Amino acid sequence: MLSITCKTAIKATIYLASKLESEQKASIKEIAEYIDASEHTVGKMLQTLVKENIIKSAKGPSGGFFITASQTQLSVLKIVLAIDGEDRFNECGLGLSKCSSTHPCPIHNDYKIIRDGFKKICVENKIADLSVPFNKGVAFLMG
Amino acid sequence: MLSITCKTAIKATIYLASKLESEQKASIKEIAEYIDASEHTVGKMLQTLVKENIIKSAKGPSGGFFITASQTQLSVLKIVLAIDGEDRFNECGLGLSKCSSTHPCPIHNDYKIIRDGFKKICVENKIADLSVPFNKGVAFLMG
DNA sequence: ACAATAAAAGTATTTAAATACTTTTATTGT
DNA sequence: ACAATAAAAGTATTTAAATACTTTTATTGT
Repeated sequence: MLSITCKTAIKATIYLASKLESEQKASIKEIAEYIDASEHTVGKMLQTLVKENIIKSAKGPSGGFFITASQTQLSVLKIVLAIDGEDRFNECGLGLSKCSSTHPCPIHNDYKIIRDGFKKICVENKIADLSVPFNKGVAFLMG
Repeated sequence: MLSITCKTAIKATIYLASKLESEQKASIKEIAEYIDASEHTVGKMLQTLVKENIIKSAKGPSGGFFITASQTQLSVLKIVLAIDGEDRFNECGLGLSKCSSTHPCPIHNDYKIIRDGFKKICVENKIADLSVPFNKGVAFLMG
């Protein structure tokens, strides 16, 4: 449903949100280790999130990536749109190209419910909703 | 949700099912043209479907691919499993690796509903259900 | 028997996503 | 000022999926 990079982005963002209270910044290395992903992939992807104003970054010593309280109120959808784009929610489940509401394929309505349901999850869950303070454990983030 | 090849497989199978009544076989070329896909891709993929007994083939002049009445009673799931494999229905929506029913991530249950819903569509829809006799038009199959 | 046809099968290339590497820029603390 | 740090940015490689090409095998009709 989502690309690997997009899932990595969600994990990284949740990790940053879990550190919100501690006010600590996290380096690429730290994030990559925590979510068990490649440093290079994580670095590139974090740049995109910064550009889209989903997280913030600071260069130099004691720099790193972090998220603000207001940014944790953004929906998960924002991350998905930033990394995977909007098309993710507009495909026919069976790939029937001419499928649309005016010319529906046999499972059009069944699938629309599923697709819209997934989008709803992304819209209704804020980044903060998926995070728990660091001390409560974010074990489910680790591979 | 499904790979391009898997969607192509579904389209091709529906096309064959739409020709069931006419008892005509279809060549790779004909199928590829109809569903607007590459002949090579379609050829390879049809081989897989034949091996998995989802469709049948005949070599030689007046040969080609076809589907039997009993095969049209197979579920769409069979095609998905043959091409994409079972893993397609076992991933956490957000890629949270340690996510499971005993250790659920925050959206585990919401997403499970979605994922299971999609699988249900694949299980409950027979190939025959997605097909209409050729003369009724299969316009939605074309790109 | 033989030519024609069409799938089967094997191999090669292309493409896009993911991953890896290198250089540059900005910031900090001394 | 300068050394150290860490992200930003640019480029290169790897990987897997998709697509392309070639040869072989089976079947049919003459």
